[in-house]
Amino acid sequence: MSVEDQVAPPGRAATAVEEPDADRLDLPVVLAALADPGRLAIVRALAECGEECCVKVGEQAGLTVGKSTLSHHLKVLRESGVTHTRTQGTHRYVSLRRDDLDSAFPHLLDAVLAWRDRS
Amino acid sequence: MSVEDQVAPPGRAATAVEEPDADRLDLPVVLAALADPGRLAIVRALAECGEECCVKVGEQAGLTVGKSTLSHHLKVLRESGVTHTRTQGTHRYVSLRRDDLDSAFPHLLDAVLAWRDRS
DNA sequence: AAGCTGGTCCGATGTGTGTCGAACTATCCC
DNA sequence: GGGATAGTTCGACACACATCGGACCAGCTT
Repeated sequence: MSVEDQVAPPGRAATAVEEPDADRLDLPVVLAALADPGRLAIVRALAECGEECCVKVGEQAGLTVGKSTLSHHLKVLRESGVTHTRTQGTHRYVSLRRDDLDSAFPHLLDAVLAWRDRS
Repeated sequence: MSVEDQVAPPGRAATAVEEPDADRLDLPVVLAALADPGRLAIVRALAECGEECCVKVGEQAGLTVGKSTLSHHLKVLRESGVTHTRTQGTHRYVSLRRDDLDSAFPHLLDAVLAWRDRS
């Protein structure tokens, strides 16, 4: 019952991108996802731009990487359970899974977001 | 023949193990240090055994790795600023740098330690 | 329909990391 | 002194990962 639709049946299911269930979040995996400076910047940008944000968050985060690299980072964040991705047409809207993260690891996201890099 | 006049002045300096200053802790580095399950187990064991703990924390943490691997993990934790290491004789006592971590990343350590793995 | 375009996937590549055993260092104890 | 012992360091190895360009696929747009 955990996995409703396995591999996108021909029916609807359009927006199904694999994301772990809220009760299956793994701390080491999440920490590893957040340990990359680029991904951390993305998460921070997502937190700042409110509810939902288009993939251009890469630009907003000041990322200077190629398309495929950005896609890879978003995939890591998505599969670790940090972000949710909604597909609409050719666009993808990314958002932080704040509630799920807060319930699985209380205050973790706050602690991470509170950090300011003094370079 | 290896180290003629390298470092090691004839004086004291004994217990100097490299650890970053409290105001130089880097979040991605700390997160990466905590992202390894083995190191996370060590940190948890350190938190449970109070103030200071000998290196046998590896056993207490249930680590089944070799000496060199354990040494490596402790080095990563030390150099990331998560732990403090005090040398006494042939023994090394490891402790969490709770204060420094809490002041640099408030609630981060608490959030990490609060997590319980349901396997 | 035909093309454009946002985004993913695929290979390749260089770099980092976890693991080990063995060699080495330093300290303690008899 | 001469071991014995705690711990680090040194290759070495396999594997994972960040990065890239280009191929590919699916919706828009005209």
